[in-house]
Amino acid sequence: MKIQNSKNKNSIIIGPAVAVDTLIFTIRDGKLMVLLIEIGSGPYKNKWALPGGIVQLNETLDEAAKNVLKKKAGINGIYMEQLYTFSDLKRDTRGRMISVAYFALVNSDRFNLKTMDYYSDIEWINVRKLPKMAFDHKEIINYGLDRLKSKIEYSNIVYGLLPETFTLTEMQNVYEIILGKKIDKRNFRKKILALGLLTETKKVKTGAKHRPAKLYKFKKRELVFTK
Amino acid sequence: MKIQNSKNKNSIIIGPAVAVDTLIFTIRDGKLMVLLIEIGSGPYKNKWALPGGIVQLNETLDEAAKNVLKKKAGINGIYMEQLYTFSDLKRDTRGRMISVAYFALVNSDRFNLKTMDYYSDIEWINVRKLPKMAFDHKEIINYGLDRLKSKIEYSNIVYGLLPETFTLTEMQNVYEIILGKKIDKRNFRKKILALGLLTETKKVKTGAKHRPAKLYKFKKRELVFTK
DNA sequence: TACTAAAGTGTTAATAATACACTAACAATA
DNA sequence: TATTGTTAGTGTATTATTAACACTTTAGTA
Repeated sequence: MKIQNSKNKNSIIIGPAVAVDTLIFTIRDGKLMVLLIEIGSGPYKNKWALPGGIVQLNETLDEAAKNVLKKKAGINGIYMEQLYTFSDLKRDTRGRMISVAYFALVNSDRFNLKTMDYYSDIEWINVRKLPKMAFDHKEIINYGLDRLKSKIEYSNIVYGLLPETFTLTEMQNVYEIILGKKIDKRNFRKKILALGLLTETKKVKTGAKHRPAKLYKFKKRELVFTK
Repeated sequence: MKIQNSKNKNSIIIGPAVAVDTLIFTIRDGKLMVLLIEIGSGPYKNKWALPGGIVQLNETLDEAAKNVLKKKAGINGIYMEQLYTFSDLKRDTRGRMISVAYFALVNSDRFNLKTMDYYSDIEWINVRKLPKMAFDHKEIINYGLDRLKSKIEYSNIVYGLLPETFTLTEMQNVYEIILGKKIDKRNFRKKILALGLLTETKKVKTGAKHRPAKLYKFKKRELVFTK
C-alpha cells in the first residue's frame, strides 16, 4: 500500500498502531461486573486488561471489536458501540498504540466463560473493585461507566443486561446497581411503563415465598432513545 | 519501534494509518458555517474536505488536531473535543485510513482566513449547503451537527460561537440557527438566566435604531454541563 | 391459618416547560 | 420636538414532569 503525505511522495507511513479494546459489562450476584483478562507475560504480567487486539488492514473498527470479543471471550452477536479513542503517548510502554474502545452490555447467563479453558485467565470482575490494571484500562472503564450511567437515563440500553423476560423489580435492581442509589418503586414503575418500551407477558415469576411478579419483555431489543 | 502481536514476535505491524479531521463550526451572516478546504490535486481534486492530517508518532490525537488546525487554518488556542472515529475500509480510496474527528466552535471574527493567502482554498461554507465533499466528510459533518444540536441543550458550549460580550437576542439567534427553529423569547431568557451561566455587564449595545440591549458575558468560558 | 416477604398500587406537592402580548427605549425623520 | 419604526424587555396562567410517601395483595412456608 502506498500513501502520500505532504512531505514524501510514495512513502509508506509508519504511524501509531491501532488497537480496539472491548468493555463488556454484565450484572452478576447483584454487582456490576466487567470482563477482564489477566496478562500472562511481558511487562504487564499479572495485571488485568480489557479484551483487545490489533486492528487489521481489512476490517473496520466495529468488525475488529466484534472479532476480538469472539476470539478472546467466545462472545458473539452482541451490539457494541464505540466509546472513545485513547491516545496517550505512554499508554502502552511497548510502543505507540492508539486504542479505540468499544462497549456493550450482556446478560452473562448467555455466556459460559468456564467452558473456554483456553482462556483460564478471563473473568467477570466487580467494576467497583478493580485489580491492578494494565495500560490506561482503568481510565477506559471509568469512561465507559460514566457513559453507561448517563445512557440508561435516556435510552432502553439496559435490555442488554436483562434476560428475555424479567420482572419490574429485576429491572429496577439493574438501575440501582448501575446508578449506585435507591430508586422509589412506584415512581420507577410509573415512569418505565409510561415510556412504552415494555410489553407485559401473560406469565408470572413464581417459586419465591411471596406474591408472584408479572414478567415483562422489551418490545425492541435494539437501541431506542426515550428523550 | 518493535511491537509484538500474537502471531509474529518482534515484527513491525503495518496497520491502518491514522489521521485526524477537524470540524470547526462558526456563525456568519446568520448561518451555521463549517471550515472547509478545497483539494487541489489527486483523486479528490476540486472536492472539499475538512482540515485534516496524519497523526505523528510523537503526538496525541488532541495534539494532532490542534496542530492540524494551526497549520491548515492558522487557528490557535481553541478547545476541541473528540467526536468519533471513522473507519470504513473505502473511506479514502488512496489506502486504508482511519480518521479521528474532532470538533470545535469558534467566533470567526477572531480569525481572518483572508490574510492567509497561502491557503486560497480555505473557506467558511454554509453547513446546509455543502459542496461536493471528499472522503466521508459529509457524514462526519452530519455527525458533528447532531452532537452540536444535542450538546447545546445541556451545556454552555455555545460560548465558543459568541464574542466576549453579547446580548440575549444574539445568543438566542445562535440557538435558533443551530436548532433550525424559532424559540420563544421570554422562555429562552428565563431559562438561560436561571441556569446562572451568565453575568450581566454594565454595558449596553447602542447604535441600532431601537432600544439598546444589555450586554452579558459567560462566567466561565470552558465547558460546563447544566443538567 | 397465621406469618413472612416481596408485588403491586394513587395521591399530593413541587418543579419545569410551554403558550402567549404588551410596554420601554432609542434612532431616524418629518 | 413629535411621530414613527424597531427591537428590548417583562409576567402569568396552564400543562407536564418529577418527587415524596404507605398500605393492601398474594403466594409460600411453618
